[in-house]
Amino acid sequence: MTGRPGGDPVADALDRTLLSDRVRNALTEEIASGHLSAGTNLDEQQLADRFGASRTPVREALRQLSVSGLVELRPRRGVVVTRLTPERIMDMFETTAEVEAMCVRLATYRMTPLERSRINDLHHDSRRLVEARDVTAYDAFNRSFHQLMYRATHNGFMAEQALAIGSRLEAFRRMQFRQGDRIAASHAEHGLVLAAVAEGDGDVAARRMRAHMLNAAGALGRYIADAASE
Amino acid sequence: MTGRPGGDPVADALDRTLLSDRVRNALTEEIASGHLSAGTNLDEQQLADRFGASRTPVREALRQLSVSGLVELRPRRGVVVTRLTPERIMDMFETTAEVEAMCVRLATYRMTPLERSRINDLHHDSRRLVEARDVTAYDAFNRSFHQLMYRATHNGFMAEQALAIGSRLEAFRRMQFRQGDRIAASHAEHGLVLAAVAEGDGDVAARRMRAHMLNAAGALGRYIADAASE
DNA sequence: GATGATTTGTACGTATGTATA
DNA sequence: ATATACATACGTACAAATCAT
Repeated sequence: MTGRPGGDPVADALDRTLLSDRVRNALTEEIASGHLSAGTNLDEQQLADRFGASRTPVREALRQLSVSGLVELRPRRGVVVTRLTPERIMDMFETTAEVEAMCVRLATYRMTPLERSRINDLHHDSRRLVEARDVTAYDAFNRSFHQLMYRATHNGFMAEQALAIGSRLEAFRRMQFRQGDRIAASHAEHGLVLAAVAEGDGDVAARRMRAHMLNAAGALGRYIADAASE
Repeated sequence: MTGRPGGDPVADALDRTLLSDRVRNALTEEIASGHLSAGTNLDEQQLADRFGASRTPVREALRQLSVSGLVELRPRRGVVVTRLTPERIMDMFETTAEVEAMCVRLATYRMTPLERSRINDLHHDSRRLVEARDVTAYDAFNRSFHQLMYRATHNGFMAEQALAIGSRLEAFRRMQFRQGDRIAASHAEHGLVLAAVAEGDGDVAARRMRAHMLNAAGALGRYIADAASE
């Protein structure tokens, strides 16, 4: 996800120069948001028509998406949105949890005072979203929170990898907040992580972040189970 | 890198199915091996001629390589093999070190007895490569060692991510073994990691693996410095 | 199981934007 | 600074394979 908020200069620049990038960004967004569900067949000509382009840039975009694993290329048999098994989703959550923990640990040691205060401010501001039970707004805040942590590692490569891995769970992350009082729990867990960060204890911060992510996975699992039983 | 040796059934199968895959695999190999050095301009027509294909599959391959970061796309200005700054290389090493540590930690808890004995056997067999100072063979062993650890996490997604990230340093990893007595040191460090694994202490194993990787980065740094001063 | 329709894979042509003289 | 040369980006055409009937 290239920082969503409209008017992103990077995305705009890409949009203006390469049609295939525009198609790729659009498809990434639609897959991550769940608007394009797993298993959906992606017809090249159809997509080309939809984007007012020819098949060439569409093909290039699909090839790129296959590298990050969002779609699956079946030679001469078409492209489908990657269908995830429950095991695979859990594997992805676990990996994300470990990656987040690793980032927070480094961030704890390297964060500048300004970065620390920015994240703390963001966290405290988010309290009103919790009280308002605004799922959409809280989800947006949550993404910012995690992305600020990535950057605070002061390791550009790591931040990129974390973002790339995390983005593949985006569609699922959002869902968790519909479960029970998960928003409030999430906010509290963020607070625990930040407390460890404030004390400069990277290992504790990492453990708490890992637990936070696994709690999110658990909430998602319950939400899916609930939805299925109705 | 899909097993090089000629007459590879996998590569042959790919050959028959997708030209762009063949081009991509070949270029990946050449970039990772350093045969195609950083900053090299990749001319589409030239590559097409070389592979006996048209520009279309070559373009698709280049687009894919850009996603994994091996090449850089400069819209309408061509494609170049990614030129890495020293800071970026260090960022990549640090990330790899953290990822390896994370894998070993999980692997310690989840590895089956069979997997454990396989890795131990491999480690002990590698002693003769150390004594023979066979850089090429030791490098191959080293890759197997790390890949077995990825698999032992019993998390397919994590293993894939670790492999993808690690592969981007392949060209540099190899170089380190030319520095001083790095092979012997590497072997000893592997032994320390395995000792912690044997005791079931994932956190210690992770710390030792992280140190092992950072030592490798240090050796590489010294090797580059030595080479530059001559 | 064979045939036709559909869709993918590859080739090629053209226009536009970038670099160079 | 302008023009020329050139490589890329995209579109279109055709071949081959898959799938539906």
